[in-house]
Amino acid sequence: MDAEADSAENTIASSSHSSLQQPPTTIQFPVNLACSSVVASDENKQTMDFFADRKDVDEQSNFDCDTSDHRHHTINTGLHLLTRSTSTDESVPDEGMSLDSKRTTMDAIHHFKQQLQEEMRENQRLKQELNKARLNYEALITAIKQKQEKNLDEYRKPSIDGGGGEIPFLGLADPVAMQIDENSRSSSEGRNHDEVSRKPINNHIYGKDQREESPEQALMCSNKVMRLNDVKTNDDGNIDQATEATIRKARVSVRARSEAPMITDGCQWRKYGQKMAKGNPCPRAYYRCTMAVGCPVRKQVQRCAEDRTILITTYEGNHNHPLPPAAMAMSSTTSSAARMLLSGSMPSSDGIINPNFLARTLLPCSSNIATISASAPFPTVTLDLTQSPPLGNQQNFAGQNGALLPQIFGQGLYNQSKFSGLQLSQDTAAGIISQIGDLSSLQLHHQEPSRGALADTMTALAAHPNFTAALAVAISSMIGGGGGSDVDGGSHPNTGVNTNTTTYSNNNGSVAARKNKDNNSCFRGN
DNA sequence: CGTCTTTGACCAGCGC
DNA sequence: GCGCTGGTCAAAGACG
Repeated sequence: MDAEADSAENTIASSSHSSLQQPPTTIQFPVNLACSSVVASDENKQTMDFFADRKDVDEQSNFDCDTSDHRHHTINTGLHLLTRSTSTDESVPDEGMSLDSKRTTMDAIHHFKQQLQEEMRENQRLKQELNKARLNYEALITAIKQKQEKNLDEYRKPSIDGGGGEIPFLGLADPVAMQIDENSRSSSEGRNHDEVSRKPINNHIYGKDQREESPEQALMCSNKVMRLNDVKTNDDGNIDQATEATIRKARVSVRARSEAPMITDGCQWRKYGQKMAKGNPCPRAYYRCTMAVGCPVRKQVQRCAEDRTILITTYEGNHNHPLPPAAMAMSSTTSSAARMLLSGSMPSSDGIINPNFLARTLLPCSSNIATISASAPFPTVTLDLTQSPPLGNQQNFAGQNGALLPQIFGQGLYNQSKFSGLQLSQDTAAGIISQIGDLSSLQLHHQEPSRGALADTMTALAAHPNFTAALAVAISSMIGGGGGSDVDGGSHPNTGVNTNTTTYSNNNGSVAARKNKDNNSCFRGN
């Protein structure tokens, strides 16, 4: 839009400039007036009269104010008529021309004049629309930025002096997140991490396990979730360990339709466990990030019980190391989603999340993209990307386009957020697209290489008649089908270079008998 | 030999 | 207190 606006502005400016700078002997074609903000028919008439009086019209030297082909055509046509008119003007009688011919010529001039006036009006209208759109766009950007700043400020209030109240950037390797992780490493290492987070959080905030809840139930339970007082601070003014652990435990779940065993997200993962989950014949695999020693980021990969073509990947934690550009994509998704979750978890004025807000935020749509569950063991944002068709030629998530969509998702979600529930659909496409327009300035300072491609993707998305379909198309590029993974259940250890790791040894869904007393122990698929 | 996956065992939370 | 479940550990084995 900016480009168009600039172009239009330049055209206008150049026209005006041209109009002012032309010497009196140079014909100022009426289209200049069309470009100006004032349309005065009298002026046109005078101009036309002036043309008619001129005898030395030079077509090539008079129309450098507009580069539009259409206008050139109109201009040249008019000029042709004008040129003829100058030679047939009654003040300079053309002895060879009949009265009918002159009348015809005058009619043509009149017709041309009307055409020009029409075009002037149309140009005026377009300019006004352009200005209006521009104002709306600028207002939207301002509102979005203010909201973001407000959310961040509110969240940081309890720990202004200590800086411990940062929102979690799931997988986002920015200095703040890294610092948080360094500070909390001692409590996040190994089991301590879980002990710190589980005990107080589960009892305090969440009443029920999401696994046993329908979305409706989750909605109904949302009034019992988080209170302002739950964001506790310690004596130093910092958010206490439990709360911080909760924040760090915020999860982002990505549902994507893929035949590939795992989303290629640019990070290196090491599998450390696999278990059968209740109600799902497919095992759940546990991975932890191995890109840096002590990186607390973990993810779970599991196929959907109802539809095994759907792959559910759940991310948890913050990277404590820089990420490659490819990994930044998913990291930004999760971080933005987590931000949405936490900015949304900012309490209302009464300190309690209003459950009705969920209903208010639910949009009348059929194709959900993102939902938030506050009743899960940990706050969870689910990005449902299953609207896309089964992925055929899957590109690596690290690919150019793949690095873009998460930004779009994340920021779009974040900007729309206000706790507990959120659904986006093509109905909200316009709003998202508007926000997309702001992404390049808001977030891509972390990802300079992607800026150009992002613009292209934005444009493509914005132009798409069905936003969900557009998302699906784009998402299809971020689901990895890269090497290193194993779909058929074979064992192919990772080389350590590729980010994929073998996931399921029991990918066909068959369940082996448990071998020991621990009914929940691991499974060997074959 | 180093790295990775596999998988039995263990632990904690939760409901009854 | 007991059983169920989710999550993690760590020994053993596979692989390059």
